[in-house]
Amino acid sequence: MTSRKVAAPFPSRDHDHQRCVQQAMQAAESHCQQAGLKLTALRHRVLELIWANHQPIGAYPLLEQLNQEGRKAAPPTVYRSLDFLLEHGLIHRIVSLNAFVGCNHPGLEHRAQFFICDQCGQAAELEDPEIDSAIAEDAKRLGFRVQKRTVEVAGTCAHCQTRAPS
Amino acid sequence: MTSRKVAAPFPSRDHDHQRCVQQAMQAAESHCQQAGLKLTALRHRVLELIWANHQPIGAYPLLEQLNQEGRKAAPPTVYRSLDFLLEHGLIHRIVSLNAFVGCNHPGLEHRAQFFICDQCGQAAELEDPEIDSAIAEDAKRLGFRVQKRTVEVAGTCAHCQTRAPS
DNA sequence: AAATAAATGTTATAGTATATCGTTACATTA
DNA sequence: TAATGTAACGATATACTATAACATTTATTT
Repeated sequence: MTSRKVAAPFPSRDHDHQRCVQQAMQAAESHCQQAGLKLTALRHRVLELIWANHQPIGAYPLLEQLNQEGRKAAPPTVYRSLDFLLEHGLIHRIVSLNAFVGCNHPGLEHRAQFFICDQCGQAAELEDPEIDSAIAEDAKRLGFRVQKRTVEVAGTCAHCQTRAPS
Repeated sequence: MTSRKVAAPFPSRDHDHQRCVQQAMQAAESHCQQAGLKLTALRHRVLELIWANHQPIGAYPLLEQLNQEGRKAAPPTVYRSLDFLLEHGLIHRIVSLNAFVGCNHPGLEHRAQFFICDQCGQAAELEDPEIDSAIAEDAKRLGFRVQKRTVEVAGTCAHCQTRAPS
């Protein structure tokens, strides 16, 4: 029970958004540098837009934003960038939302769980080894070889509970 | 550690498929009877097709099968039936596959986890309280009110590991 | 510079899901 | 039995999500 659990909890309402994005971009840049990955202008911009949104965002809204900036992008353009970013752990895909969100620890193991608020759309990224080991035990019992874990919990975050009680 | 864990593990290759479906349909019928739900001919048939497929199946393949039977159904037809079946716990939706699968215990709590084989497409439904309580603890720590859990593990089932080693 | 590979542009289309409105079937009540 | 209401289903259109296929541009290597 000494292990890290909260990879990226719900951010406070008044945190410095800009700085958040800058830090994430710097982390991404240095990671790509070290790993010899080409974070092209397009990929860089897509990642930046995802971070700036600061909650899971779909491919088509991203596409809109790109096109508002003068680019004439089509779906494959953005999906290819998303694929690159996914492949190298710079973003996560939230399957229950068909949306994408920045990852805080590029390069590290990806066994994240997501807690997603229905009200505000914010997603908290956790890395709870308890969940992970429970899954691993079940897999062992089934003789199942695990390749990808998807754990997404929908509900209401603490902040939204105080604002919009059920 | 005395609690039930396996709700519906991977079925053996030689089990009686037909009987499986019949049992599921009987369970569904009696559940609807008792709950005062209208399992109409269409809904009954959709559920039966899902069970007969015996692995997660998408809405459009279902639609095809319905239409091959002489019906002239459009997407809303099948989606409405799916919504009904989901709402009353007769089926589950696997978000990572955009597909639907029969549920073995209609009416009971729905906190299932799925182990899905990439090779054969079979999905095992588990109910592991360890996973559940780990999620609950995280939620508590975050002050998060949980509404829906999605736990889907992709990989290779025991049977397929022996046939197609990596 | 030429050859090659990687990234992006472009067009088309596949796959998944819902909005909207019309119709039918059935139950209730008058 | 006629009027009314409601739930289910039919039908059309469209929105949303994602990929296939091929052309062009850009970057890298030789």
